[in-house]
Amino acid sequence: MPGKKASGDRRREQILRAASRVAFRHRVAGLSSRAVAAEAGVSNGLVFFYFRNRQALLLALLDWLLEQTILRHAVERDAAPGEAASRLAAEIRRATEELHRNRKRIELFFEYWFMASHDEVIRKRIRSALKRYRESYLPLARAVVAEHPEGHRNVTGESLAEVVTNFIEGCALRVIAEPRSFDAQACSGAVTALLTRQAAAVRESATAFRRPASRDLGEQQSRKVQA
Amino acid sequence: MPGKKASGDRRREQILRAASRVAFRHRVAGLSSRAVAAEAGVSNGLVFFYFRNRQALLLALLDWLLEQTILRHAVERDAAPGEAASRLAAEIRRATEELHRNRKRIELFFEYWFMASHDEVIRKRIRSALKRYRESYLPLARAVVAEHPEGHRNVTGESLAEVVTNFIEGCALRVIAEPRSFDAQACSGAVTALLTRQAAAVRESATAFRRPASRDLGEQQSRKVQA
DNA sequence: CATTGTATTGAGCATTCGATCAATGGAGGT
DNA sequence: ACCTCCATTGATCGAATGCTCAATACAATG
Repeated sequence: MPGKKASGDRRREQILRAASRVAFRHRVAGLSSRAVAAEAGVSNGLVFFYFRNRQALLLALLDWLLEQTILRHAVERDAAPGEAASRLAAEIRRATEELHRNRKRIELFFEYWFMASHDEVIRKRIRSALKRYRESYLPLARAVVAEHPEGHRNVTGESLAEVVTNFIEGCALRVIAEPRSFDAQACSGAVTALLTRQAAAVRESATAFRRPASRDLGEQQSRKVQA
Repeated sequence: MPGKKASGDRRREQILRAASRVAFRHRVAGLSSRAVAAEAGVSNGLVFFYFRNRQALLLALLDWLLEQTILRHAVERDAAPGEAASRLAAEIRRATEELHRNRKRIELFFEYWFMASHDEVIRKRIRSALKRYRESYLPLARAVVAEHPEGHRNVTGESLAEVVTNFIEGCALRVIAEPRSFDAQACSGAVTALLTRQAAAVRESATAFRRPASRDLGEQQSRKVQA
């Protein structure tokens, strides 16, 4: 029975949320106008009233997704104390541990990722989101490189940030393929070891020679060697 | 004009290859029986003669894909000389540099990866392929941990292998999203630094205290790395 | 040449989907 | 009470798709 029921914006959002639920269940391929309409409790014609076509609905859903998942994420650059390497490691731990909780959204996000190669608009948005994501790790990554330059020859903040984000995204893939068997603890633990090894190694080898361990000392010494 | 033209196996493979070409161009969603038939130059009915249904065709294509991409890959465990860490780093470099060349196949593989969450058969095959892939890095990863136990507390061969494969898969994702801007050199360079830092740090800090590097991992290697 | 088996065809069916649109009803203004 | 928007409906169209099947042509066999 036709008639004015809800004000425009509410309906639009209602349909969008319904679309997200359908996509969570049946992937993007299952996002038919009828399925979305049914989920939202409206007629399929109304979907096209609020979204010009399917593509527009998909893009609106992508925007909602990016807003919810990636864009909200911001690596705190000043909060935690301690060595930059440990802070970066802690950040990675946090990110990998979040993956399981967000896996439905991430899975959907990846679907768009692969649609990007055949759709220019999606490609643009995905790329800019990824760029922003990488850049959120950049300050910390630069701090890590600056902290131990001798352990990071040929490593720039950019390349380290890329390594970190690629790793996290790889973990995200893994979580989607095997949600149960993925061990975020072990994984981020190994990465922590790799990242913080430099300082530890310097300390250890210093104490091994019965000299007080000090990060500053270690750096000074190695610079001496380089010269 | 109907009639016997080619012997069974040849035709089957011909159709499968056509399917792969179609999938490369139009993704799995574009894999309609008619599109495949047209690409193979046969009638759409013939597709169903050789493959019971679309699903069977998809699975055959997945098998072909796995055979071509992942299963053929084997990390040589005995070939390269030198420290395990450098060997692992070299292996990672090789893998990341291959990505761009194989990106079409990888992209398709990832599509199946995401179909896996809604299809049990696909899920099984993807998981076993991933497991095999991870295990191919296991011997080397174990050697790395054994080489410097003090720098790998709480790190097992398994967790290191997982970190490595997750990273490589993250790089694969990146290559698909941005084939041109991905810098495999910089990326694997940074990983190499992270992996081989332990030995370098120990060496440096040792020489800084005017003592020869007592570790058996050898000074020959260090010259190679530093050069 | 006749027969048999099978590879091959293409029309056809049922279904689904994106999209359109005339019809309708409800809310708000006058 | 009447009118005017416009949100809403659902029937409908055309296209695409998975799949079936009777018809057919070719190779092999006798």
